[in-house]
Amino acid sequence: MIQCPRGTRDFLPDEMERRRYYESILRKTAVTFGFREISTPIFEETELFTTRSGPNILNEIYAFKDKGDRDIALRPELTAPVMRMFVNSMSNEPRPLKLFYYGQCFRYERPQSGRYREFFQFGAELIGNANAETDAEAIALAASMIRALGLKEYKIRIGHIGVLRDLLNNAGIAKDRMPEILQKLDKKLYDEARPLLIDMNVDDDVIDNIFKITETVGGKEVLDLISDEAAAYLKELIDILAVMDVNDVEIDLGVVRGLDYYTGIVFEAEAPSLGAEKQICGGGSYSLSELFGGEKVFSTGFAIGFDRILLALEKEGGKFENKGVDVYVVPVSDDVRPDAAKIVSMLRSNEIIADIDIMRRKMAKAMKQASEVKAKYAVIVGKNELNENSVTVRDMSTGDQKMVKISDLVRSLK
RNA sequence: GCCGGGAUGGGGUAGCUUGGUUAUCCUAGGGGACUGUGGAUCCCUUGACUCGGGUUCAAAUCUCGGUCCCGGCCCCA
Repeated sequence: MIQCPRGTRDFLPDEMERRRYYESILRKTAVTFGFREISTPIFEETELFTTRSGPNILNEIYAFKDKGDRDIALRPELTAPVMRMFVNSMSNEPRPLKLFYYGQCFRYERPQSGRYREFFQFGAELIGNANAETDAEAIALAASMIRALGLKEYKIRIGHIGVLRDLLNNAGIAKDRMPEILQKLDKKLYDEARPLLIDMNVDDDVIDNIFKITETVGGKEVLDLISDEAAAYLKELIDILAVMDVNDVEIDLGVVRGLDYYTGIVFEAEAPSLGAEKQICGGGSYSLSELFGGEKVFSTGFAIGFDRILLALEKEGGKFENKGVDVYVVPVSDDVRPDAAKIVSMLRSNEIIADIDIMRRKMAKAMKQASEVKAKYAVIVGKNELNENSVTVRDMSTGDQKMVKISDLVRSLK
């Protein structure tokens, strides 16, 4: 038997209906914020991703030569494609651009809970300016989406890449050595970071201060301990978010990103119920367009791990009820099937979701099927009714039945 | 890539330690009984040992390897 490739999934109708429902909530929320949906190719030139993330990602993406000897990669994320699209086709559009996307991404990684090789991201990019309003808009959208989905247990943490960068800069650390330090700090591996810093001639008390800053977590009052531009910026951001009724965020200066193009705030959301892969959203402000040949433009964006957030919702016990059809048409005998077909067709053209027995089942089995497909009503078509230009309408939840003229049927069902 | 645990009809399972008749039970699918009314009952029926090699008279069971799944590590743009 042929199975799904490692790390991929089939989605059956019940699951697909559930996914579409939650997708629609995310889309609706983004549209409410004035964002507009875009779509980019599933595969891109490999260079797009190595330009953004460095040559090492080749080990973790699906990259190959196509028949024209082009280097192609399945997209592992969507920020780079969106910025490519911006540079190619949207650089003269009025700013800000507020774009969102939903689609699958591919990474060649070992699958585990909440991590697949084909997974779905819902994200947004706000292109135009580097200011607190822009960042607030992005974070508020992310928070609103998480809330709108109905997730109860989650945590949003906001940091600023500038705080640590300035500290490291002032400590005399060269720019090209920063990533390795930041990587250790991100994971709070102080025992490994200290020798590196000592090796770079950083004083002990400066090191202690750097470590202390990465431990800074809490409300905006924790920023009082720091007096620099980044801290002031974060205060401004938190104030705007509070006005927008986004209060469930905390400052965490230990949220760090190693890559150069991050320019300011960074934020993450996690669902504690998920275990090892608990991050459900990640984002920040960045400057990428110049890497793809465009002018330098500041952006803020984020991506939500759709599969993970659905997993978290499931763990919280959120039940999703699949919808059934409105009407199931039941022919009583074979000789009335043409009449039944005519009736189901009439219902459908009036936008009533209607199904009909096509298995040539006997009436009792057809009734069973009607409850199987969760029909609200069974429309029973038989000789007795047809003689009076009528059908019997049965309410499947109560069992109440009544005769209805065919000419009144649509109205009686609406 | 590393460590560990798994895989038995569509779904859920028993059997595996100690190899031995026709692989257990529940559920689901198709048909029927109840000759024009669903969720019930009964009958018939469909359908599985993850794949490949090895040991053996004999393998679901022991053994080696592959594949996939699960938990964790690495990574997480």
